[in-house]
Amino acid sequence: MQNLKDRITIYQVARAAGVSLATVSRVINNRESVAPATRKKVEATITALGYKPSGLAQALATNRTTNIGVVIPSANYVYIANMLSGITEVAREKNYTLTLFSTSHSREEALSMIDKVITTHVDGAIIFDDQLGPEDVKQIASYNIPTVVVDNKISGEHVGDIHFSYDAAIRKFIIDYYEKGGNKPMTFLHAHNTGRLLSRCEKQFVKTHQDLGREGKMINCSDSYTHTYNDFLDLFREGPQNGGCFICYRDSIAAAVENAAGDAGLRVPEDVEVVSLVGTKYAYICRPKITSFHIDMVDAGRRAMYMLTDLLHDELIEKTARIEPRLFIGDSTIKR
Amino acid sequence: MQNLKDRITIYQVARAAGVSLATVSRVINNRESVAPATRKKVEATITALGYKPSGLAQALATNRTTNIGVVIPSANYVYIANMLSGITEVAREKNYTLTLFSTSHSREEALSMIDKVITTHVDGAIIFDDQLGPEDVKQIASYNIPTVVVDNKISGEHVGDIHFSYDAAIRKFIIDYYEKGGNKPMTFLHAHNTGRLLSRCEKQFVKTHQDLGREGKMINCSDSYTHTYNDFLDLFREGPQNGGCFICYRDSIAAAVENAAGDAGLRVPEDVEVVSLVGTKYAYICRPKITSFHIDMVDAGRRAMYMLTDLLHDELIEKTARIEPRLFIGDSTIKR
DNA sequence: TTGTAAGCGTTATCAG
DNA sequence: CTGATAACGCTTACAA
Repeated sequence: MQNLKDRITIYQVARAAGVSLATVSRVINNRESVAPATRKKVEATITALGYKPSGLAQALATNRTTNIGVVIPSANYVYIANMLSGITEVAREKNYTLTLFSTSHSREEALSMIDKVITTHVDGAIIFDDQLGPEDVKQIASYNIPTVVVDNKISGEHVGDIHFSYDAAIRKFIIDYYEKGGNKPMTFLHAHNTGRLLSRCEKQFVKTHQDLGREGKMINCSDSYTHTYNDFLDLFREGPQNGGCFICYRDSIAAAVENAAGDAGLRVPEDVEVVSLVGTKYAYICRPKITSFHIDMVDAGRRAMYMLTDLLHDELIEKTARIEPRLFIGDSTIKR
Repeated sequence: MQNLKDRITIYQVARAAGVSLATVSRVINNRESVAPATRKKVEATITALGYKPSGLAQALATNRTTNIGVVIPSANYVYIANMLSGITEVAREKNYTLTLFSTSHSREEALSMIDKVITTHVDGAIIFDDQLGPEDVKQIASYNIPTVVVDNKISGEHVGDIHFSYDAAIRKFIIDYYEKGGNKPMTFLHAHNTGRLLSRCEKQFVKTHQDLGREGKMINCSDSYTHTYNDFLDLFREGPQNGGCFICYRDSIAAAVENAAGDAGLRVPEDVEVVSLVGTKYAYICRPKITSFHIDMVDAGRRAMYMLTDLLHDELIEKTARIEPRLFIGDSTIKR
C-alpha cells in the first residue's frame, strides 16, 4: 500500500511558488520574517496543491511529536471508556493526538506495549494499566518520557500520578455497617484479573474484617452479568438464609445479584444487600438503586491529561493527585 | 521537553558493535544475509545499550507507519466504546497501533480532524463520525489512504464501508405493533446531535407512520437520564392518559422513561411501553427488561478493522458489510 | 527577507 | 556478507 505515494512535499510547493523550502517551512510554521507578499503567494500555492506537511518528517526534525501515548487495559469497561473520554477531551483542547496502546491481560504483553510506546516517539504517556508493576512503568520513565501514572505508585523526575483512594472509604463503610447494626454476613465477590484497584479493595475488605474480629466472606464469581445472575439465582432460590451483604466490583455484577434476589423471591435490601465498588450512572438507573462508590473517571482522565501537559511544560507543581470515591446511598442497602 | 534527548541511535549501536549502520539495520529487520556471529554481536550490544529503533525514522524511510487512524465522536457512549474495543482487539492482533481522532459536535472540527489524519501519516483509517458528510470523507480517500467508513455511504478504490440497517427493522417493528393490536400512540424521543444513525431511525419512524396513515408523535428530550426521568415523571404524574409507546434512542433514556412510569404509579408495559434503539446489556439488566434493538458494536469494530487490513493488503473482496440489528423482546412492551 | 545546507534516525541501493 | 551513501520530508542555523 503506497499511501504516501502522491503526497505533495514541501519541495514541490517551494518550486511551484518559486521560493525555497525554507520559506515554505517558515510560512507553515507561522514564523515572522516572511514578506507578506511572499507569504500570500506561498499560502496560495499550498491550498492550490492541497499540501499537508508530513507530521512524520516534522517530528523527526524537531524531535517532538504532538502525540501522547495512552496505555489502557483492553477490557471493555465503562469506567475505562470514561477515563479515555476525559483524556480525549483535554487532548483535543490542547491539540495533542492520542496513540492508544491497549494491553490484554498478560504482563508480557503490557511490557511489549511499553516498548512500543518508546519506539513510537510520544511526547508523553498516560499509563493506566492494572497489570503493570512499578518496575515496568519505571522503564518508560527512564526513557525520559514524561508520564502520568494512574493508580500505580511511582515517582520520578518526569512522573506524575493519580491515585484512587478507596481504602479509607471501604474501611469506613464496613465499620459503619456493623456499628449501625448491620447483621448480615458480608461477602466480597472476587473475580480474576479485575485489576489492581479491585484487589486493593479486596485486601482492605479482608484487613478491616480481621481488625474487627469478624468474618469477611469471599466468593468467586465470573465477570459476566449473566453467569453471576444465574449463579446467584440458584443460590437465592435455596432460601433467604443465603442472603447477605454482597460487595460487588461493578454495577452490572451488583445488578446481577439484586436482580437474582428479586427474581428468586428475596427482598432487597431486607434479605439481600448489595454494594457496587465502581459505580456508574447505572447505579441509580437500576432498581433498587444500587448503593455504590463513585469516582468521576471522566474527570480523572481530564486531570491526568492536565498533569501531563504541565509536566511537558516543566511546570507541574503537585505531582500526585488523590481522588476520593464518593458514596452514593441507594436502596440496595438498609438505611440505618 | 527533550524527550528524545538521550535516545540511543542506530549509529551508536553500530559503533559500539564495530559494524556499519547498515548491518544493524539488517539485524533489527531480521534480514537474511547477516553472518550469525555478527548478528549475535549486534543483538548483544542492542540489548546492552537498550536501543529501540525510532518508529518515526523508520516510517519516514519506508513510507509506512503501522498506524491506523480512528475518527470517532467524542461523545462518551457505551456503543462507541464498544466499537473502539473491537477495533482495538484486532489492531493488537494484527500489530497495528491506533491513533485516535475524536471529534466534537461541529463539522468544522471534524474536518480539521481529517486534516490531522492526513498529516499523521496513518496507513489506513476507520471513520465513524456522525457529523461528517460523504464529501468530507471523500477527502481522506483522495489522499490515497485506505479507509473504512462506518455508517456513512461512500465508495471508492480503497474504501470499504460498514452499514447498520435499522430501517427495515424499525419499519417492521412499527407495522407489527399496530397489526397485532398495539393501540397506544407511538412517540419518538428526539434529541439534538445524536447522530446520523438515530436521525435515520427518526425518518423511518415518520415515514412508516405516514405510509400507515397513522400519527407518529415526536417529543424533544435531552440526552440525559436525569433530565428525561424528571420530565417524564412530571408527565406521567398527570395520569395514565399520558402513557404510550415510547421509542428511545438509548437504554439509559428508555430506562428513564420506564423508571419514571413506575415511580409515577403507571404500569409498564400496560400503561407505558418502552423501546430502546441502541441496546446494550443494560437492556436486560434494567427491570422491566427493555425491548430493544441490538447491534454488536464490538463485532462491528472488529469487522471494520478486518476490512481495513484486507484493504491494506489489496485483498478486500466484499467492500460493504451490512449489519442487521437484532430485536430483543423484553418486558417493557406487551407480548402480543 | 530569503536561500543554502546540515541534520533528524532510518532504510535501501549499490558496490565491494 | 558488509559498508558507503543517497534518499525520506522537514526544520533551522548560518549566510547572503
